[in-house]
Amino acid sequence: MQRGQESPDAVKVRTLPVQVAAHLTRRIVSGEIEDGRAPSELEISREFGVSRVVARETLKILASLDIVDVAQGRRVVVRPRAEWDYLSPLLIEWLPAEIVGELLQELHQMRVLLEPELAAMAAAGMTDETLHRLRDEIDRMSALEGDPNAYLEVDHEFHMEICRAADNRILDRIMYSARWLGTASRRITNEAPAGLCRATAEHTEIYDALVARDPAGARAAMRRHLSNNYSTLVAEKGKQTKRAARRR
Amino acid sequence: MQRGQESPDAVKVRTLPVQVAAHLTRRIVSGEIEDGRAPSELEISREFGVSRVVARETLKILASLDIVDVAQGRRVVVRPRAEWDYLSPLLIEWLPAEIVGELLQELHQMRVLLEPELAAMAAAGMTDETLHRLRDEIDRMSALEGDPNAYLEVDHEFHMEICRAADNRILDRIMYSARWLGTASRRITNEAPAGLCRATAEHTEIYDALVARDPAGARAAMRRHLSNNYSTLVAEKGKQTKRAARRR
DNA sequence: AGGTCCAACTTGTCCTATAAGCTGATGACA
DNA sequence: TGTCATCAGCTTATAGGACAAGTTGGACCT
Repeated sequence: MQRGQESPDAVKVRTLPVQVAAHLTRRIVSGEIEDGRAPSELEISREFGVSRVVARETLKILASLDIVDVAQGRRVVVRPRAEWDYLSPLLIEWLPAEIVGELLQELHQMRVLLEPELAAMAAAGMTDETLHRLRDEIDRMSALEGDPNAYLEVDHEFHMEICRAADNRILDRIMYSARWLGTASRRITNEAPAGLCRATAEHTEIYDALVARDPAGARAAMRRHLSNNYSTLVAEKGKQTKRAARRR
Repeated sequence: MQRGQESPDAVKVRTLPVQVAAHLTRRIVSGEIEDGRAPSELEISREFGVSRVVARETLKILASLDIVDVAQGRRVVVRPRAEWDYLSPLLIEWLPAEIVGELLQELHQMRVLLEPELAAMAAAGMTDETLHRLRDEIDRMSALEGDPNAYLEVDHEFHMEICRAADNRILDRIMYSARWLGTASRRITNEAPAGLCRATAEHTEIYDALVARDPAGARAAMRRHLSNNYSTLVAEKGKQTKRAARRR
């Protein structure tokens, strides 16, 4: 990925404020912290044994995710969950698998609304350079069908390439936010998603429509791809749930 | 607005780090700071006469907007503009009117893709409570046609109410990000947008479709509304540009 | 020429102190 | 008794200095 600041599998050594923010968020989600009343800088500092600077940056992080409201003089308050920034990979990482599953569905709904149109827009103004990169990504994907993690990286790259070709910074940013999809779906299914082979075929269909500068075709191909993609995820999730039930 | 942490017209006394971040961003946009090389904590601290804590938080803000990359030991680097977080009201506020104008168009494109569907989804599961609130907002808008600023506040509230009724946290968050639209369009047209009266009529059409639980009708009404809305904005912008040209 | 290692620079964290803003309780006054 | 001004005690905002830890590029050695 050209864009990602996050390295593929690197042991993410997160800074202290991020770790503390994760702890606090999980505590808020679990209901351990009553709504509307979050710990102050000093309390965080004492409880986690960190300096006030770190406690401060922790609150800044939570505030930037719209999890809490911070203002001078007032005490920190937890904001309603509906207003949290669910587009942030950071927050997603901290949420329990159950909620992430729901969000994954909502994300899919969003993609269905946007991506087919993005593909159509991209088809209209497609350049040879972009086509070349897309071709390259498809080749890489078909070589990576044995390595789901790497595959999904390139998959996202492919979709972002199309998005960028649609030439709309706002939509580009929105789709970029969907970059947690890969990680999250892996967290759900907890193993290799099936159907990578079919995915490659579908990507090729999209590519062909883009080569032909055919907006309607690109839109349709993308719609099919997303639909299949999601069915696979749901099926995987179902299988895993059943397995979990059997173990009990 | 239930959601807004930003007070309507309050003289926003921004914190020092935000002010400095605004300065730096403007400097980066203007090209004064060469790409890939941003000032360090100490340099910011010295140049703006602020403490290192403030300089540090400044960089944290810029990093959270994906304007720069920060990591221990490495110097701060400016990221490609295409990757900045254009969904953030903070960033929008710092950008020159010219770029904001472009973004406004891209935002409209996004709304056209999402809001009609949101309206349809909302129509399917519409509750009486939501209808009541929507009715109330329409009444307030028609009373506020003389006060564009206040009108636009309620306008956004109305659209968010529908979005919330569609029951999708991801889409809700995306539309919430569009809250800078009002302010930004005012920055562009620099005066009362015309056609508030027609907007009220269109809102009522949407409302009627929602009352009837008619997804297709809601979708169509929303589409009309957005289209008219944007034409008005473009017309206003054109008028203003012409005026500016005459002054020269 | 190539590789090793270190010095300089950068961000991460800690400590302490003061300024500025909010809240609730106390108490004066009507 | 009710109302309002005031203030003490809490909170965050900013400052300055110190050390730890990570990165980079150049000096130095082989």
